[in-house]
Amino acid sequence: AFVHLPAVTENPLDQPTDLPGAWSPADEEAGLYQRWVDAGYFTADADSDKPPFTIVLPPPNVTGSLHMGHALNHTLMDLMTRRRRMQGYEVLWLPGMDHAGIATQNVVERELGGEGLSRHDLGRERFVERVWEWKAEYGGKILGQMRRLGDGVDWSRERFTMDENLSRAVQTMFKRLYDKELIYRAERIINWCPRCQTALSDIEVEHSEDEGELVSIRYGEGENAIVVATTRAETMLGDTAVAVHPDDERYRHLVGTEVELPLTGRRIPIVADEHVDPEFGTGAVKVTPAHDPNDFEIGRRHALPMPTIMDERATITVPGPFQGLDRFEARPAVVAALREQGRIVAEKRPYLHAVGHCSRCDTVVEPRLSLQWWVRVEPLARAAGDAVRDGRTQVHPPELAKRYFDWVDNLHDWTISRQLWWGHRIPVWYGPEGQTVCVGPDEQPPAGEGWTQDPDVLDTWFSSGLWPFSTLGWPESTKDLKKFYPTSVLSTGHDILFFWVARMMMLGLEAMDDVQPFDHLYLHGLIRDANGKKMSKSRGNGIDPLEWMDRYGADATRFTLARGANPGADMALAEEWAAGSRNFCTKLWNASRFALMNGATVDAPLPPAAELTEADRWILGRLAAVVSEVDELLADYQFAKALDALYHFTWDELCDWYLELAKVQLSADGQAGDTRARGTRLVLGHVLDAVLRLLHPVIPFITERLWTALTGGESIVIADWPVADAAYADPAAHQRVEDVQKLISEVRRFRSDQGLKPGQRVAARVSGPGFAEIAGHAPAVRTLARLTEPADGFTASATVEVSLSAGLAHVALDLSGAIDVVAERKRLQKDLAAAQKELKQTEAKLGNEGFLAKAPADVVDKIRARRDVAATDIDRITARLDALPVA
RNA sequence: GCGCGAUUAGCUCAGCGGGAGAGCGCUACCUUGACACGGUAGAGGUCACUGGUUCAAUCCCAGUAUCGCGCACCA
Repeated sequence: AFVHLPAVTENPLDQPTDLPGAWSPADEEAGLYQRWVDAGYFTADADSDKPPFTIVLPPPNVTGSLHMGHALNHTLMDLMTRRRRMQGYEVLWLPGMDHAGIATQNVVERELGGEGLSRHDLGRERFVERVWEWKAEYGGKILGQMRRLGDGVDWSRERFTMDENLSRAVQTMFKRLYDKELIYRAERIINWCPRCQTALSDIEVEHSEDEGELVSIRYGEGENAIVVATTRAETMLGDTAVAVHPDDERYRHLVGTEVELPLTGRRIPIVADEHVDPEFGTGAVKVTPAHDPNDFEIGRRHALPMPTIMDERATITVPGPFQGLDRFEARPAVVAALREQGRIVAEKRPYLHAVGHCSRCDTVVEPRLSLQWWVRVEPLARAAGDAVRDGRTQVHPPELAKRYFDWVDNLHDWTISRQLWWGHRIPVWYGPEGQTVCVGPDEQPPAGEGWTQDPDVLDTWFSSGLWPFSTLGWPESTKDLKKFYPTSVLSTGHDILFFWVARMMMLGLEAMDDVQPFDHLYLHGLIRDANGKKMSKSRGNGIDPLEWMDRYGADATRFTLARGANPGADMALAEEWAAGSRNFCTKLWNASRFALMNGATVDAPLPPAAELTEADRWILGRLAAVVSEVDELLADYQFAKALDALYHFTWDELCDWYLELAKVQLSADGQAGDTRARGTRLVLGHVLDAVLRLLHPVIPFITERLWTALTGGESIVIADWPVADAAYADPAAHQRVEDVQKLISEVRRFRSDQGLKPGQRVAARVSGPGFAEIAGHAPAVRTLARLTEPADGFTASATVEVSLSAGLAHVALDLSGAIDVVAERKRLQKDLAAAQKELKQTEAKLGNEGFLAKAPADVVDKIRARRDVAATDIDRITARLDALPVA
């Protein structure tokens, strides 16, 4: 049953290759990227007949630099766009930056502070000039870093939210909403950051559980006394009422009366209001309408005065002993003064309660009555919800749609004015007699004495909310807008679902007549450290993607990130992950080098199946299956799983098995061997070609280098995406190759257990009905299991038996001496235990009436087959154990 | 407080109504002619807990515990 195998000699097929011995990303990546850009591969053509595929880059802050979150999102967007380009789409990936109002202003103000200046020293105009200068000099660092990552963006279409055209879009949108009365100006309680000196929208406030001190204060005297509790004692200076629940028996007699407000000499009314929770505290609430959103509502309902007691810096403005004190100085001072008067009834400390902080600078936000511009979101939010509900925009993963609905369906109006200088100025002018005129982009502001423009600028998210269409030329009906809108996918972290995504939906549907800004929304998770902790500067556990790229290359960095990207799920990262990816790149490099040295080629079509070996047909069948699998997974945004499939196909199947089998084939001698070897070289070339193209979207650099070496093609960037071709799939060959693998693995296991050196060749005779079926693979079995042909007078000292699909295979080996009986007994006992467990489980099932009656037939058959194999294995192994000499 | 999600190998995570998986780490042997950033063979898990549904539950349902996330005007 043994086929003759020639002696192993020098491999005559070794050929020189121009591939260096190792891939060195640092030397090659930048040059490859520049070549792609120069060739115009990333430049989209609005006149193309190809179907469009559009992604707009979530514009990074102009102050920003590349961090892991960007690296992840950019990798995924690059993966999607590169793949679509290969599939024949006209791809536009549009890059750009966000002016990032507060963030940028803060940076430049800090710089000015270093020179001992404030923005007020420069004045508005010069300050804004200064910000532009800063932008020219330091802004957009991240764009350079994107080249490093390999982002295939269309640089000819780079945009900035403060570009003239984008500013026109902002002004157009503002005017449009103003005219529809969806933008209005009103005095309300807003979140005020005393440090940034501006209003903030609700989502720019982050709540955290802070320790406070809940003090109870007695207002009034004697019969009329009423006790209220507060954590912000200083606000009592602005109290204009005490509120109780209308049904609260304890206070019913007091409603309508007045109490003395301590420290002020004022008398304030006691009012009844549904808002008060009688169960909480004393059931009586102090009311400060100008400094608390609830109190503001109570104040409105009861027509209370609303005195403001603090200025923009949150210092007390009420005349008296507290005037000029900061709010946090005033708080204990007020408590002390009250205590002196015997007004403090109880203090509870520490008291944990939610306190709002500025998301920019972490300063405690002060609720404050203020005149601001607002967007009436109700109709916009309804449309935004509907677009997702009716599937115009699909959310991946779908679970996150619920969070989107919760927000969009419960929105408060959006404060869009900011008391900043850097940003889009509100296009409204106020006349000398109180007139208000909203000025469109092509209109002249009103002329004449006394007209002034609103000093405020717009929330930075107002302009980024227009990004998917303002970047394409809106409000003009440009060729780009017609070709590339709506965009195909919006990819971003779930942390800016509300800030940005929902705003794009609201403004996009309004501007583009109910056409959604993107067909698919992909939300990736946040990056965490190896222990699942959030990365942060204060923790010092951040990982810099640029360092990874320096050490492991852009490809390895990208591969690591994409391989961890499960939709919506946060991912943990550690440096070992990047090393693993680098190892994969090295593996791919070496496998390709091996293939090229052995004449792998794509210079001819694949020969007919009949001229190929079973191993060839097996790998081609597996390739087709993997292509299908990857296509399906990517269509479902399952990046991690798609890459996992490619990783294992490349490493486990192509490298560990096919290349090893091919080595045997390629070193085969004789006429038949040459024909087969030619086929194998073509298969090798074709499979490698396909693998490189499949991997290109995620590891673009190394695949470009290898693919051009293999094929001589211009660039893999413009190569076709592989199509699953099951023409060579051959289930019988597949089964036989798996049997070969199993046989080899079992012999290796035996050898390992017997302590044989890996390189040591052992004479062996292979036989049995199972082996007869795969006898054609004898050379591979012998080479990979390190067996030699038995000589005359061969005597086996041990036998390995393996259950293969067509029956048992026996490998009788001559170990030239006694075998390690202890090890062999251990091995057999382990196999026996496994078989016994299997038999027990399968018989339990097959003895169950309910199972036989209700389980599907194929399941029953499978269990039966397993039971039979287990039963024969037990007999066989038992016999072998009995035959083993006692140690 | 409300909502959502998680709990599987030492770590980080996939998976799934019928035989427990990956990467890294760990053990042993090996500089075998692409690769030591490698090869081969291994060790390691009552799939959080308690009930329920089912012929069958790691998987579905309910509850409990712990952790995480989102939202939130209870003074």
